[in-house]
Amino acid sequence: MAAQRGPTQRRSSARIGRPAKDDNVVATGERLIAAAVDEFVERGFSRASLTRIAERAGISGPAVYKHFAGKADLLIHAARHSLEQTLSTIATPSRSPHDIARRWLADDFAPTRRLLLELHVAAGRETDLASLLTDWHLERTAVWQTTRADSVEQIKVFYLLLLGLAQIDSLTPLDTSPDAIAQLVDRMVDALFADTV
Amino acid sequence: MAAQRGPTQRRSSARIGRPAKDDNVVATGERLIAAAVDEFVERGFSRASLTRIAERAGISGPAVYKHFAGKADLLIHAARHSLEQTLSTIATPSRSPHDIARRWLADDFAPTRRLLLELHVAAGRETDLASLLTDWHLERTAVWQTTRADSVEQIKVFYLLLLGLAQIDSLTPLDTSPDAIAQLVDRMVDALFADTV
DNA sequence: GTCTATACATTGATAGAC
DNA sequence: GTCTATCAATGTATAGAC
Repeated sequence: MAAQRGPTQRRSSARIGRPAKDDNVVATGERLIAAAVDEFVERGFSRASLTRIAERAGISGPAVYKHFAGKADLLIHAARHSLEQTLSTIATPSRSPHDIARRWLADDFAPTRRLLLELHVAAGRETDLASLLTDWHLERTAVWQTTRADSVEQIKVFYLLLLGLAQIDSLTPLDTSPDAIAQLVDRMVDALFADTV
Repeated sequence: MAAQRGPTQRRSSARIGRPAKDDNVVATGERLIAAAVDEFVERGFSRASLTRIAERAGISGPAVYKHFAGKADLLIHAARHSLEQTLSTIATPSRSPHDIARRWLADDFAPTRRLLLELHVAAGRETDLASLLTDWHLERTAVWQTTRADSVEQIKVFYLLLLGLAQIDSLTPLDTSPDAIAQLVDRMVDALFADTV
């Protein structure tokens, strides 16, 4: 998640002068958000520490308050940002449920799985986060239904399935074949969307 | 979860004398474990506070150390106890996957859903809890396979599905019909276990 | 905008009286 | 076994120098 930061936002307007000091440097606010997202993956939303996030971003402690109103503010901004990031990489409109499920289970999505799981579990306690996720789901459901004629129940169950599959890494008691699991998931997705045209 | 405490363990051996002082009182150790489980449901495993658990159990703070070696010890005992409790109420051998899924989604299982979810998510960070869950799953899988001829992959995916469904309460953006959801889940379970004799 | 110093709350744990 | 101090560590936040 932290690897895919966007290009530098601001560009030096000076054409002449020394070689644009703010070029290879990401703005502190964005670095803080990226650091917060990393912290979510590692320690979860509700155990994230403001001090640790600040140090991760290269500044130390109280300097955060020059960029955000406080811990809650930073955390909610980071959560919103990570949600936008996530859906842009996964749930693009033209993708089928099968494709989404496959990508979701790919190895390189492990941090994203963890992130979304942490956010949802934490939402059970943090009301700000809960309403953020609610809005997100409302929006995603609406977008989904512009492409496919699925019921809200189908979409919801599909989403819950993905959340369950997000824990596939945590639980490895026995040797299981990833291919076999992917095949079973495919079957279930077929059954879930069976009556859709 | 806290409502279903067992009967009092120790019984006064005195036949004559005053009316058995330890009769209506649950042993402190057991009360602590029940309180810890309640705390898991409310705040999660890794945010559980020893002091709060103690107060919930009617004693205060340091007295916990007369019953358990410390916070980690109490928490792991409570986690183990709650797992045994959970499987005895849900995954009885003779029950079909459909029945298990239905019961799992029943209203009165909301705290149990939350509990198991919290334990699994926390297991991503707490190694003691992770190995406890691993053992539990190994055992449950072995028991399961004495009754049905499902593959380990089928059992695992079923378990992941249940974990996903555990978040059905957190996410209620739109009005969804519980019956319609149960029906979809039934379909998916059918598809998952399709090739089983 | 970033730092150091500091205030204040919460929490896990120990010591010792009863 | 339970209590009342008490300590050390962590974590959020403010104040003020630079």
